[in-house]
Formats: sequence, C-alpha cells, structure tokens
Amino acid sequence: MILKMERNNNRNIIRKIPFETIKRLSLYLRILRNQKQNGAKNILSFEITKYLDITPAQFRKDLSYFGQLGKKGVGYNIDILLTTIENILGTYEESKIALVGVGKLGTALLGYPGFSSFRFKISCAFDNDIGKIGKVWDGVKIEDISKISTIIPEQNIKMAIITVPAKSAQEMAEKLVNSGIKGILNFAPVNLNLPKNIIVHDVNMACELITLAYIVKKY
Amino acid sequence: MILKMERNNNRNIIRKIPFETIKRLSLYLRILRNQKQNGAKNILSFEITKYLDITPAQFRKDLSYFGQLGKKGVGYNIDILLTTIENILGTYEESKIALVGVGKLGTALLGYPGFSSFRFKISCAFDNDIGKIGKVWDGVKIEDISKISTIIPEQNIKMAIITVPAKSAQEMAEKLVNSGIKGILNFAPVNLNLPKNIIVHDVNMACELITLAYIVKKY
DNA sequence: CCTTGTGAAAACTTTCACAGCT
DNA sequence: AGCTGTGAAAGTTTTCACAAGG
Repeated sequence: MILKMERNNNRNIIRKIPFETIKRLSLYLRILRNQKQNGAKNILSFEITKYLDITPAQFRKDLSYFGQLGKKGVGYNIDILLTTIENILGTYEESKIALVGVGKLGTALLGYPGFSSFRFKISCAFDNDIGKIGKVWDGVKIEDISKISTIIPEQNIKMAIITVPAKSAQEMAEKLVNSGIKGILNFAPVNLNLPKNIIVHDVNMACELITLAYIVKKY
Repeated sequence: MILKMERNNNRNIIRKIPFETIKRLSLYLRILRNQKQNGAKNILSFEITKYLDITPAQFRKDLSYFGQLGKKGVGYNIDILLTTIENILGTYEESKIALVGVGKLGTALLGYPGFSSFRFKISCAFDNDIGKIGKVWDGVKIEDISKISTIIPEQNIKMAIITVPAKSAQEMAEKLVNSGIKGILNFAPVNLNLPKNIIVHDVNMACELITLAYIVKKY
C-alpha cells in the first residue's frame, strides 16, 4: 500500500512513502524521546535499531523519504529527528478521540497513559448501560449512545475507538460515521462494513495470539 | 517473512507459506464459524471476502497453499475449510497462557471472551501488588511475581501476555523466558530484548492510533 | 576512518487472467 | 456456465553494497 506522493525536501523529486515506513516512525519516536531524556544529543542508525527488530539500513531508508536528516560519519541529531517525525505524524497537535463502549476494555483504554504522550485525548465516552451513564471515569463523563450524533459534531471529533460487543459494533460504527467520524480503531471482532473513505484499523487480540501460537509451535 | 516450507498435500511440491496468509486464516475462521452457525454448508470465495478487505483471488491463493480445498464451479465446503484451518493454526487443542500484570488492561484481558473461542485459556496471572495477590478474577487466582518460576514450568505454559508498566517489562520478560516461555504478546510500550528464538508480538495501541490519525489527516 | 543516503537487486505479496473441473 | 486453482505479472518492501561527505 502506497500512502502518499510526497515532494522530497531537498531534491524536489516525487517519492512514494511505504505504509510500513509510517508505522515504524512511531517506534522511532518512542526511542528518540527516551534517548533525549537520557541526555543523548546524537544517535547512529545502528544504535536506534538495537532496540527494534529493524536493520540500520531500513532506518536510514525510512528517513530518506523525508530528506537528508543525518550527517555522514556523525549520525543523526535527536532534536532534528524528533521535530521532523512529529511533524510528519502530526503528533504536535492534540487529537480528540471518542470512545464507544465503556466495558472492561473501554475502561482500560480510558485510563491508558500511553495516549497522552502522543497528544491523543479521549474527550468523550458513550455506553448504553444506564448504570454507567452520567458517571465520570478518568475525567470523562459517560454519555448515552443517543448523544453521539450531537456531541461528536459539536466537538468536531474525527476519530473513534469501538469497544462494544460484536453484535452492536456495525450499528455504532454507522452512527459514528453519520456524525462525522473519519477513522475508527475497532476492537470488536467483526469486520465493519463502511464507506470506502472511512479508515478502519482492526485490533484483534485473539488473532494476535493465534499467529503467535502458530509461530511458537512451528519453531 | 516466510514462515515455513510445507509439503503440499496433492502434488508433493514444497511451498512457501506467506506470513500474511497465516494472519488471514484466523479472519477466515471467524467468518466460517459465523456462516456455519447461520446454517450455511457451502461458501464461494467472493461470498467470504465480502466481509473482509480481501479479494476473492487472495482468498483462493491463500487456501491453495494447503491443497485443493474447493470444488470448481461449486465453491468450498464450510466443514472441510473449518477443519483444515483449525488444523493449520492448531486451535483444536487448548493453549494455556500466563498473564503478567493485572492492572486495568490485564483485568480486561482476563475477562476477554474472544480468547476461549480459539481455545486460549489464561490459566495463571501474576502481579506484585499485595492488594491483588490471592484474589480471584474471572476464575484465575492472582499470584505473586516470584511464583512465575515455579508455576509456569509446573503447568508447562509456553506463551505469556505482558501488561505491566514499561519500566518492569524487560525484567518480567526475562523471568518468563527463564521459566520456559517461548512466545510473548507484549502490551508494554518498550521493545523487549530477548534471545532470538523467543517470539515477541507487540501490541501498541498508541502506534495504532498514530497511523490511523496519519491516514485520516492525509485523505 | 566513520556513517549516511540511495540506486539496484532481492525478497515478498497481491493481482491478473485463464485453463480446467464440476 | 460458473467457480476454483494457479502460473505469471505487477506491485510493494527490504536488503545490499558502495559512493560520498564529514
């Protein structure tokens, strides 16, 4: 999957950026922040990839899509790299997220500390359980499902996380899309049938375990 | 990544099975079970892929690695397909899983109903919080971290899920590996540094959101 | 010397298109 | 007539290997 045609900073050439490169940028971001916190100013391609299952050449290739960011014989300046990657990924501005389904998993996600470091904020949560509606979890008030169509346009939210049971996921997804949601992180174990311009990423824990188990058994 | 050289049933030819094919098998499994429950006996490649972002040709190609499972002009018998895929993935026998870290996410996974349908069973859970040790969640007694090295070999557990904070993940992973664990599903936002023969799958919710946000913004 | 940046080659995956069964 | 099975082609990603610059 090719994501984008991007004009290369230095040489004015149109480049294709592999989707796999984009996925890896957030991994680089995490490590670079750690290194910066440890006081490092510079990093070499083989140093950063020691912490990942990625080759140094892969790292350099990934960055090459965005310009000549390193110095030959010297390595990469961590601040420059951080700024560049944060700009590419857009993590410098806060993104509001809607959560639908405040069961066990939804509750865990509401309290998940990893989102805020990438400036994601779950700014509203919905459930159909009367026992939950009106309560506040981690600073977020649980609203009734019926409020989706008013609150999401009001707050101009573009992304949502679905953590409802499989049987209601499609209905919730349609409600979200009708309210302006463009991207969905779907934890329900069903394939959502939505307009092609809506981006859906599925997270299926059972599938992750199955592939893990398959590999473990074969080796 | 090529997973395996497999002897093809019908033609005695050595085949390479793409890793991507293995990942899709669990998706097929889910839909086939649904269809069977709805009373269907047969399914066509274009019918099953209606529910997925996969082309019919991709589905047929995937299955072709495991033999000639369909009938030309007729389609695929659901029972045969189910049996074949369950055999390939090994989901016909129960796999015991150890859980390390019974915080919010760990608790959610303990109660996650999706595991049991693929015969995964979280059979032991560990935490270092004295307030949790000894308590029983979803039928599983929480044990102290120090018991990892006795309970895991005793129960002959080969796979574990890590849901502890980033700073203790590496230490826990090493304990697990020393106790006989071969595969780890890691929810902690750090890269685990372990022997190459140990299989680690990372699940990073923040990274999922970042790539989703990137695509949503660009389109 | 050292490490980056990058074309070119290799590896992997998906799609095409049609022969071959039923 | 209709759908599968599959080589071959196309598309995508990773690795190689070395020129080039500090």
